[in-house]
Formats: sequence, structure tokens, C-alpha cells
Amino acid sequence: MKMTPLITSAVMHFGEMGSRWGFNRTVGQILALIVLADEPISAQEIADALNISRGNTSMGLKELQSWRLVKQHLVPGERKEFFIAGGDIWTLANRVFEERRKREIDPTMSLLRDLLLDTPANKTEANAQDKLNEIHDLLESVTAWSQELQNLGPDKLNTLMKLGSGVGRMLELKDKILPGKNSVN
Amino acid sequence: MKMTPLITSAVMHFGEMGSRWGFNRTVGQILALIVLADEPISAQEIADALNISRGNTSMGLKELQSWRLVKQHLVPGERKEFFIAGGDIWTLANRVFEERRKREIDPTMSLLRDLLLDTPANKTEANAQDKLNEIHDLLESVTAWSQELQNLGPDKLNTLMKLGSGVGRMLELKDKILPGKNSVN
DNA sequence: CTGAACTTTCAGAAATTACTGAAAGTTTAT
DNA sequence: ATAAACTTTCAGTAATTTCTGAAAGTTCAG
Repeated sequence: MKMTPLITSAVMHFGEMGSRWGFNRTVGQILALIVLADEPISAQEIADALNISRGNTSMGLKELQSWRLVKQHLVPGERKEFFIAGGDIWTLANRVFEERRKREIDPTMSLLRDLLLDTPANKTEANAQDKLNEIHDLLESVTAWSQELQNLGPDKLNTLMKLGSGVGRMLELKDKILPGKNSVN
Repeated sequence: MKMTPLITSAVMHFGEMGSRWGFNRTVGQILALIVLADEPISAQEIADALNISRGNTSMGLKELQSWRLVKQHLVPGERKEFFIAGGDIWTLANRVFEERRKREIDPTMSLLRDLLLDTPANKTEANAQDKLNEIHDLLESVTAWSQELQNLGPDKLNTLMKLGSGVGRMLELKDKILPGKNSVN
């Protein structure tokens, strides 16, 4: 893997941002390297290009595979494993989004459900439970909606995003368009 | 601040999740405590309830204020400062979302813009630049759209979210509803 | 001005997270 | 069965992040 200055800057930056996106520096760098490479790349090449140990590379690749951001690519006749991006940019973004939802929202939803089953012991608890309930509902809406958006598929999602302020106008008209079942006001 | 079992579980959980949401354990705990409390709460009470040092509490509160998740609340006749949530649950969620966008997306957009100005030196760089361009466009759409959604305001946003699969049907009809300017196909 | 009641800062300590590299494991060819 | 070519694991170490608590800073009443 030839590390041109352009690629190096991008890789370094994705490393720095890695931790903000849910993984660590090396994992971010490995991902960038694989995405930007125009050909499948081996674990050893990655370790060399990034100056990290072979062991660390192995762990990073394992993590990226668990996020489905990277997949193996067998080259006929080659003993070692090569890696390529798990899909196009849009797919990768989706997977990061989805995976983060699982890690950031789902466990909280689960706890909230449990806490809401208890009978509040006093005024303070009752108030706290109200708040927790609000949080629960909000997270539920967000989860359901993100699911809905994913079901739309890339094309429609893109149409929707590009619609911009048209969304607002469309909402104003929605009752005229859709049957009552979906009216929520 | 009375730490009932219910409140304790919630606070502990938000502490654990804190790091996934962009801040650290104590910051998460402090936030949960303030949100769930039914009355303004002082820094000393927070430190006591969470068993953390007064200094750490001060830093945590400073961070929460920078996120605008918590604000000061002056009690007449009291010397010390009290704290309350920066808004209702919906507002808080929005602020977290917004703040994270600033930290997670904006710096990358900025770097990508720069890298895309360079003339690619060879085939490999040209390919990498194509990928970077795709990433840039995607992030730009996401940013613009999240801006758009915020402009809708809570009510419409909620309507849109509750619309569920209706969104798909609506998109199919959009060309009949909106003038050509917003057609993107 | 003084001191009481509070808050903030920050150097060092503690806790957590990430990384290395050697050893163990796996796969394939002969 | 053996060995070469690779990958994974994991104990120990290094780097980073978070926390403490003492000192410095602020504000206000008298």
C-alpha cells in the first residue's frame, strides 16, 4: 500500500476521529486505509503502512468485521487473507449508524422498560419515573423512525434528504394526501 | 438529594452509557441526577450523592453547561449555585445530537474540503479522492438534512417521526404535490 | 479590609484503555 | 507427519483519560 501524502492525511484524520465514532485510533486508521485503497490489502501491509504491531492489526480487523465495515477477500493462489470495504460509502455509513444505535440506545431502552415497571415509592420517585418515561418514549420514536428510514432504502432516503425544506411543506399537506389512519394530530 | 434505588439505578446506567454518548462516566451521572431531581440541586449535593470530589463535580458541571444540557439556577438568599436541566427531554436530546454533529462531522467535512482541492498525483490518489468525495457528499447531505429537521421544530418533527411508513407512500406521491423545483429524480 | 462561604484550577495519582510481541493456534502443501 | 506461512491470543507494558484534593480564586456581608 503506497501511502501518498493525501492518503496519509486522510488516514491520520480518521484515526483521530475514530474514538468519536465509536472505535479507537488504530481501528479508524485501518478502516480509512481499506476504504481508500483501490485494491484488496493484506494484514501485513496494513501493519506496515500504519506502523502498528501485527497483533493490533488483527484485533482491529476483527472489530471492523464485527461492525461489518470490512470483509475478507480471498485471492486465489494466495495463502494470506486480504481485506476490502464491507460495501459502498452509503452502506458503511448506515452500518456505523445502526451499530451505534445498538450500543447507545438499545441498552438504555431495556433498562428504562424495567425501571418503569416498578411502583414509585414516593413523590420524588414518581417524578423521576415520569422523566424516565419521557426518555423512553423519545428513544422509542427515534428507534422506530430510524428503522423506517432504513426500510426506505438508499434511493428514497436520498430523495427524502434532498427534499430539504420541502418536507415541511409536505407535512402541511399530508392530511389531504394520506388516509386518516396516519393522521397523528 | 435522596438517592432512592430507582434513581440510583438510572444514574448508574447513565454513567455507564455516558462514554458512548460523548462524555465520561461522572458527567453522565451528574446529568442523570439533575434531570431526575424534582428540584434544583447544588454542586455539593451532587458530589455527596455520587461520592465524587468537589473538583470533579465542578469540571463535570462545566462540561454539561458547555453542552447546554444543564444551567445554573439562582436561589434568592442562597450563596451557593444550584443547577437544573437545560430544557425538557426533547430539547436535551436535540442538544446532544447537535453537539455531537459538531464534534463528529464538522471537523471531517473541513478536512475533506481541503483534501479535495489537491490535484491527484496518480491513479491511486485519484481513486482515493473519489472515495473522499463520496464521503464528503454524504456528510453534507446528512448535515443539511439534520439542519432541516431542526428547523421543523419539535411538533412537526414529531409528526414526521410518527408518520412511520407513511413517509414512503408520501414520497411516491411527492411529484404530484410539490412544484418541479423540488423534484430530484 | 477581613473572613466566611463558596467555586475553580491543576499537578499528581488512579483507573482505564490500547498496544506490543512472543507464544500458541490454524491451514495447507508436500 | 512435518514444516512453512500465515493468524490469533493474551500477559505485560505503555499511553491516555479521569479523578482527587489542596491551593488559589471569587463574592459578599459586616
